[in-house]
Amino acid sequence: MRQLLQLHAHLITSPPPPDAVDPNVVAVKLICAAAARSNPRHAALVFSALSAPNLVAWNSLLRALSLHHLHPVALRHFHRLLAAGSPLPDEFTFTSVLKACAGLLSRSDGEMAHALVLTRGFESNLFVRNSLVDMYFKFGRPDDARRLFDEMITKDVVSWNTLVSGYCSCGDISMARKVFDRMPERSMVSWSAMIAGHARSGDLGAAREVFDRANEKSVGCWNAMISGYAQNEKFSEAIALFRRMLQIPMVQPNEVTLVCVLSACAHLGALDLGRWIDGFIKRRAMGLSLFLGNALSDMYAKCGCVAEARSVFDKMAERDVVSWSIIITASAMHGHAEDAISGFHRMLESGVKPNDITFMGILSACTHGGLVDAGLCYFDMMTEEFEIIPKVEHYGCVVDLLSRAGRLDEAEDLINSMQVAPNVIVWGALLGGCRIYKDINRGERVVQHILELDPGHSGSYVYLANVYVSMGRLEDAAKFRLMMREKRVVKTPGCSWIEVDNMVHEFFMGDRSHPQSEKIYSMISTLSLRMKLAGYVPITSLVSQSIDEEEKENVLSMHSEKLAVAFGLISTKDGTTIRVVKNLRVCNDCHEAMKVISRIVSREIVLRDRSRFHHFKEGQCSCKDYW
DNA sequence: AATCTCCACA
Repeated sequence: MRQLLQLHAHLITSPPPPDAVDPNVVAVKLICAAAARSNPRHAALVFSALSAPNLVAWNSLLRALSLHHLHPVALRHFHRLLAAGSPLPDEFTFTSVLKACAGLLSRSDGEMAHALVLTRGFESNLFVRNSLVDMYFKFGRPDDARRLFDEMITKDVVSWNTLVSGYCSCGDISMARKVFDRMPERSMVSWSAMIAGHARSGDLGAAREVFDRANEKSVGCWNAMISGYAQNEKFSEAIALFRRMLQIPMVQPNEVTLVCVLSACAHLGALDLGRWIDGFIKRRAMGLSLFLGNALSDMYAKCGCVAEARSVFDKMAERDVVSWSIIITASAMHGHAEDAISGFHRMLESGVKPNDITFMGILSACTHGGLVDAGLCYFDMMTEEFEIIPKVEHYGCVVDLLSRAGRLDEAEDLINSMQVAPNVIVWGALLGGCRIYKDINRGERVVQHILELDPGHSGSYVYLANVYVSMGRLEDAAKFRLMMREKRVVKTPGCSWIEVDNMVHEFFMGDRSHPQSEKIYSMISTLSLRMKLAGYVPITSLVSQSIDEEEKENVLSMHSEKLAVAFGLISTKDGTTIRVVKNLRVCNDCHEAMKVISRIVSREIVLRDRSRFHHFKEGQCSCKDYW
């Protein structure tokens, strides 16, 4: 590295002696080295020092840029090359440029480059032709791509792979499969592409069938299958496959593998495995690239370790909008609204431009922190200063912000003024406000909107039934429960996970399928008794009325998060922090119960629910009961 | 030249 820098300095400062080597030769070496070190910006720097770059220098630069997805920069340089008039681009130039056009979906540049390819007579070059086929697939023009493919006189395996992955990216999986089944020869890339294609279309069975048939699987095949599981929310399967991969010495996980698995860990809250991967990265001295650093930092954040998430973020050599969004969202999820806000401003200072997802983070930070006016202010900043068109998600967040604070009129006005059609989630956020502030008239109106959009919305039926019960209108409540049954409204089953000894255990409400079920339930009885002695009273008001009080308590005590915590208590050492992830929002009763449990067993309980973290410690929750 | 990767409301 130091040698390279010295060479570079030498190249810039000293004019070449009369019969010294051509500066282009030195520059090309440096550019290629920079590209190999994944440092395309350095390549561009070296190139800019050249006073008269030759074609090889141009081509190395364009290759370095397009290889590392700096497509806009590559195209800018291509335009500069054309404007200069010389040297004339050759087949290598076009290969890089077509890749950049495909990556950027820059149709006009792509067609211009295609026309130049024809006038310069490079259309029969295999590399150029393959790139053209790929580009037209990326442009969503499979018929043009196919025509170019069919016209090719010689085709190699790359041409066929381009066809397979092209049809996959256009969503025509059956055509891709037809090509895959008939292609004259297959490389590892063919198998990976087909696995990924099936997985992206959601057909994991077909993906797995192709995966199992590939004998000598490359890392790419493993990655395609692991990421397929992760993308389809089969996180446990992704992790299980990763464990199998580790047992095969022929294949070693690479950065892509680790990023996929870290994402699965983040979703499941599998901190042990996440930590193990962190150690693996350190042992291999892999260095934190943007992808890897982001995935690692997000894993720690989603597993409840904000400090570790931050320390990964601090160690990263480069940070992009994703890195900052992760840190901001992490602060939001843990209820540290001030940290989220200060992070956001540091991000602006460092010159990274926020995107729609960053604003989701900052808005949800304000929501969870109850910072209503600040939230509204950031919402304005997003639309006016950064000209980001708010999506329905952003409206959902702001409606939630206003509704929780009891500003229901403003929330409803906002929904009525939306540019996009409100969805169930937006109305649901307002319904939540109606529930908290007991605004029954508005609630009925909101439920009508929701049921129009989703006649099977269980939350609406539960809400109305509870409202009617609380008003003493028991017949109406019964009518609604009947309607629920008739329309076969199903509530999403509550589900919680806990990781113990590197294994993720899953619990549904009332679940008795766990091998240690008996121990778990006896732990729950013991806890219930101790909790009552400690003065805890179950909040039974949200349980359906048709059963008696004692039965209600039983229903509550079988909520999935309680099962997971009970299992954590019997299977971990005294004093260990219990970490549980839940798919839905934690219910009121469980929230109170967790506070008491954390006190009587002297354990910290970290519970991640659908929208945020709750840290229970010594009878208190970090959310300060605002959630 | 072709495959696989990170962040989001309820």
